[in-house]
Amino acid sequence: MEYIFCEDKIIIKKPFCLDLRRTLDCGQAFRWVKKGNRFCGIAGGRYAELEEVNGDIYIYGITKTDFDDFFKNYFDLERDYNYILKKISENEKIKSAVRYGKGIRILNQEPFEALISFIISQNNNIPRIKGIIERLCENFGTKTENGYAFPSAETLSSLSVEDLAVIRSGFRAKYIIDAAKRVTSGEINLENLRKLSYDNACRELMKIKGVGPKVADCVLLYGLGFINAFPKDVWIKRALDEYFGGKIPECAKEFGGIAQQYIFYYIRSAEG
DNA sequence: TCCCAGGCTCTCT
DNA sequence: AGAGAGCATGGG
Repeated sequence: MEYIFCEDKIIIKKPFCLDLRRTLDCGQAFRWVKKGNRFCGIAGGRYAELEEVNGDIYIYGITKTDFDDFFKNYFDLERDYNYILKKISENEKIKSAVRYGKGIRILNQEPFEALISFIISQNNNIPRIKGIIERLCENFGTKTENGYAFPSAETLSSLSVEDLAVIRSGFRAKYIIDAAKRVTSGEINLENLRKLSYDNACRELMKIKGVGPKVADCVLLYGLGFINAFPKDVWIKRALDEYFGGKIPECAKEFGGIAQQYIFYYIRSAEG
């Protein structure tokens, strides 16, 4: 990837495989909002605006340090998608999904935000998930000049179910608080999970109330860098049965999370 | 109105 | 170990 650092923006020149809409609005992150031609949002406590211009990506509102320290990794720009997409395309069905959804990248989000976001996602629909998360940030996140940061575990751990009534998350409120408490107490150290095996990290996460296999996989994939994690929601389960004989194709296992994202996008929009 | 949502927990076999 | 009800809330 080639980067140009201007005074008012950072340019990613002709990036391979980075479609803003498909990446930011495909159900892996919930806080990016389209305003005009730009996607605006706060990630890692930093406000940014992104826009595609003639095949380049412009990023406004952040410093070079923000980019080097956070966004370069957030957008997974160091990963060789050329190799990975080729590899998972050894399966014909996945090849179709890749052709259809080209440009999706896995976002490396903050672990705690991923954890809470996907706890909220259970038995829920995407528009409502976004609403709940926005209310969570507005009520309990730190206000910056361009919006609210995602609340800290410390802040959420001090709340009661009644305090959380304002976000209207329903039965998930007790799960949010349980997660925040375990993280704050140190019982679960999210950063340390990166060093564990997939199985052990998964087991640790599922100690949290309201975290089962699917939510754990989402946290591992979107928050902790386990690119092999393959979240199985109702859509993916249907697709696995229908197209893949009930199991993940061998060629897609190493990069299961990326394959999953392309399959998810494909079956939800095209019904391939 | 009714059905269902990027599931999980709890209970009962 | 596997099946099924119930869960809070609201979008379509």
